[in-house]
Amino acid sequence: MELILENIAKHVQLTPQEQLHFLSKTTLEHHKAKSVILNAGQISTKSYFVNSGILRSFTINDNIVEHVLSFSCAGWWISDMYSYFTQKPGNLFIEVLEDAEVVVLSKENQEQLYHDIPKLERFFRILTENSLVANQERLMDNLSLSAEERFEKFCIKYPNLILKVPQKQIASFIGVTPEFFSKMKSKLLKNSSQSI
Amino acid sequence: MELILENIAKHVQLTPQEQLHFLSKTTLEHHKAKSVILNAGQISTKSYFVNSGILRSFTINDNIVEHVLSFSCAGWWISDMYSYFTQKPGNLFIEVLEDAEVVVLSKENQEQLYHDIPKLERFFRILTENSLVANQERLMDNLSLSAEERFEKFCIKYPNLILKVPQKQIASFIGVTPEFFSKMKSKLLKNSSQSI
DNA sequence: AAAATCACTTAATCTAGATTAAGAAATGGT
DNA sequence: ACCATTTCTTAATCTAGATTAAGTGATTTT
Repeated sequence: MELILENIAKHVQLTPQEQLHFLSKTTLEHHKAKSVILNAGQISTKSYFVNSGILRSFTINDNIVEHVLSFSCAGWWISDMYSYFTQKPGNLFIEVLEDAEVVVLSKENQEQLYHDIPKLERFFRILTENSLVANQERLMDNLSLSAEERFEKFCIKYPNLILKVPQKQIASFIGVTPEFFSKMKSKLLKNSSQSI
Repeated sequence: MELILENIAKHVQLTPQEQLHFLSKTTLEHHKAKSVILNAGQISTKSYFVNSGILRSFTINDNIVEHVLSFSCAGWWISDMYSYFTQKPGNLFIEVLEDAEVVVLSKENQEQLYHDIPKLERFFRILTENSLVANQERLMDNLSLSAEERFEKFCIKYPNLILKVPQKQIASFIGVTPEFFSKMKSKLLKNSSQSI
């Protein structure tokens, strides 16, 4: 069964017809690693649900420093929410890190679906609520935890990403420089080998 | 007209009957400054819309350090979203900073309203989307801006709070110690008087 | 109105993490 | 297989902001 339908079924019950209608409003896309599927400055007209692969969203400050906002792998959504919701140019890039298959939902079709299947309002409301709560926790973590503690939390929350995503991007996600991250990592490895 | 109805009207159109039904599911509460209307460890069963006054939500780390998550004044909602959505004990306190009148919506009644007036799913979805976008921006600001830049943004975004809210709480909100905030402020004042 | 508590300031010292720089290791393209 | 680019590491130096501590003024409590 389609991963995205399983996902919806966790929060609202669609009839088989509704499921088909939902799918008819989406398209499948395949993207190679390193392709950038959204650029800063563009209006984001699409929202992506990841079937397989890994993507990330990030900004670039003063044309130099990247800041990773999110990673998404199978079962997660990714988009520039600001731009997608407001239909104004955003400042996020979305890049494929590992060859990916994504379900694409256009803004237009999403609005159409809200009209055709009002239950989907509920589904996307709950989805957004969950994102908001996760985001608030991350914000508070950034205000109250040390880099080491944030890294520990990252390892617990995204165990599968640790080996798949370039280390400098994990550094950026938790809010430290790649150099400091490397230093911190080797310190952690030293400590854990001591304790054996 | 009720502030909360104006607020809803910005996103969805309710009939006069629906408006009355909505209001019938809410209650009004008045709270004095300094009262704590939600404690960490409790399950949050209510969501508050502020008619007047100021409130804040915050956590306390290791029983010592406070971290302000949000301020809310007239026209804003406030709650421990994690606890309210999941109905598990949260770790936020909600405190009244300035005598407040709030519209109270219980979790129960909110679910009832989703059933009675499905349009409200849409309203709360949009509300949550807007919070999420604002929260993501704040997160990225914390990762990429200096304390001074974050303070400038705060002044632009919440000009009315600067004089009303204790300075140490603004410090906490932007993520610095009260001591550093004080130092930064006097530096900014010195610089701006030089430039006259 | 005194006493106690709280909010803010100032200044000295300290440190987590940034910056700079250079080399080593991995990855990728032809 | 080779060269180029990117990623990671290490180490020295630097700094934004934390910590500690002491003092001042404002507010609240009794």
